[in-house]
Amino acid sequence: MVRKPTSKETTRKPNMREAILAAAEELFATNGFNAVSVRDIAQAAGANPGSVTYHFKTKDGLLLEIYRRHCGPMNLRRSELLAAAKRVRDLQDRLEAIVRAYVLPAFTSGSDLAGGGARFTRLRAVMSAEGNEVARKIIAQTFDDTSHAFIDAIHDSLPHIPRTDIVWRSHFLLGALYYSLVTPDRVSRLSRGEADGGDPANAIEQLVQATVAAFQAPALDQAAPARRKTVASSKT
Amino acid sequence: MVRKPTSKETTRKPNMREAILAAAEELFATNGFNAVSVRDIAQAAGANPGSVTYHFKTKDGLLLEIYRRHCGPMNLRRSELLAAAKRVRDLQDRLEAIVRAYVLPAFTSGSDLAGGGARFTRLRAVMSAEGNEVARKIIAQTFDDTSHAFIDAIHDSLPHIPRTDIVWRSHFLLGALYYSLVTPDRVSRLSRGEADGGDPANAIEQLVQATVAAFQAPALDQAAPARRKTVASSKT
DNA sequence: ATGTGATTTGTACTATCGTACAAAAGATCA
DNA sequence: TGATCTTTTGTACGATAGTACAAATCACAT
Repeated sequence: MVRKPTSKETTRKPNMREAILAAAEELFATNGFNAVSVRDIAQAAGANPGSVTYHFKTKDGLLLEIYRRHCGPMNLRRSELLAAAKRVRDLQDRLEAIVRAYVLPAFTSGSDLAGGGARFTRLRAVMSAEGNEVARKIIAQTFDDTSHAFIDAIHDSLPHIPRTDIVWRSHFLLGALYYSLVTPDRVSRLSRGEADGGDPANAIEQLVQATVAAFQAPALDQAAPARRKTVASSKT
Repeated sequence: MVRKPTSKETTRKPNMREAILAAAEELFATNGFNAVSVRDIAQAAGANPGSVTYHFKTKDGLLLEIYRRHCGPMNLRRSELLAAAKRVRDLQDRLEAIVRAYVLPAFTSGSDLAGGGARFTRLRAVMSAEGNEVARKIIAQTFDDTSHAFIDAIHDSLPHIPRTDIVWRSHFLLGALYYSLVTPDRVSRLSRGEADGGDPANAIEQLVQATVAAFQAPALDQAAPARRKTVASSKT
């Protein structure tokens, strides 16, 4: 009898489900949700359109599963890094460590599932921009806890800044983070090739430094109240 | 015979073309390009689907016209404000004025066509995230000049910061700006109602203050070279 | 009022969408 | 091997997409 080595090297894709997930992730992240058809995804994954329906029932179900797959590990990693960051004594160093703990898991390479990955972050950016319903629900109930934890930690290291200001600035951080992953080529273009917007290490360092400084800016209430409208007309 | 008052209060829309443009702008900005059908736009504008084809030929043509309509006036306004900002003597004040000159036209109310408007900026954010082809072409050839002008002006007021760093930070500024317009509700939610993310004046002040501080951060080359990886593991 | 050009309507065509479902193929184990 | 369950394929259906186009309607100069 010819011994079949259980399940190895058949014509069958070893894990079609994963291939579909990966293909969908990439396509959604670069083109948006509605611009990508189930057939596009199937073709990119080397699968049959019907296979997508079989594994994920609907297109929304596919997106949902992508989120489920990443949210847990990513938040876990962030929590670990945050916990370590909070143990840093020096306040300046601690703030930087906290920001880095927030940024790093969002940037780590796409092939690394456990770390979250830039691809998933870019996906989140696109879904957020498109106002995707499925994404909005998951985000609100999955990331808000983490966001609060980070805001609290930052607030602890910057006690003299009102919480409101910290919320705004962390909001800006997320926007900058998203945008860096969405259009990294713009950095390369504007710097006339002197900087590589696609280099994660570079982006992280730039983002962390800029953000730390932004957090350390004086509070708005007491900041330059007489300097308002130095130049701009009062339109609004 | 029933007298029809020549051309007053007829059933005909006074300017259907404008109505279609406005409706498309709003729908694209909130749902993305592909999620909105020509029929959706027509219905929102109180028009017939065929009317859209008549005025703009294709759906892409409609998007193109929206950009054409806004880019000119918005860049003009920015140039004016930038010119005024560059005349400010004090370097700190000048930097703030420059940033404000960049941010203000992007935020001014949507009904104000000449000023650009938040609606159009939100549209740009969404198109950028979706990687829309039409938008990308226009953006690159319309906004890059303005961006360079602002980067140069900022560099003049911060001579000790490398141009590369300034490019990165202005990139972050645009990302933060976009994100503030895309999901203002997130700010309200995270601040537990203490801040209104939808209030433009508030957003502008927060964004300007944070950004000015970010620009003023020490240059990356000389910034804390020994502090790297205080906490984070070296995954990448 | 009437003819003319501009605009709006109504409708239809083709392509593609998400999804369903039966049949085929592969895997698993008695 | 043959039965059974899981996965993949092929195909089809109804809905909706973008767009084209002829007919109807309007504004307006004559």
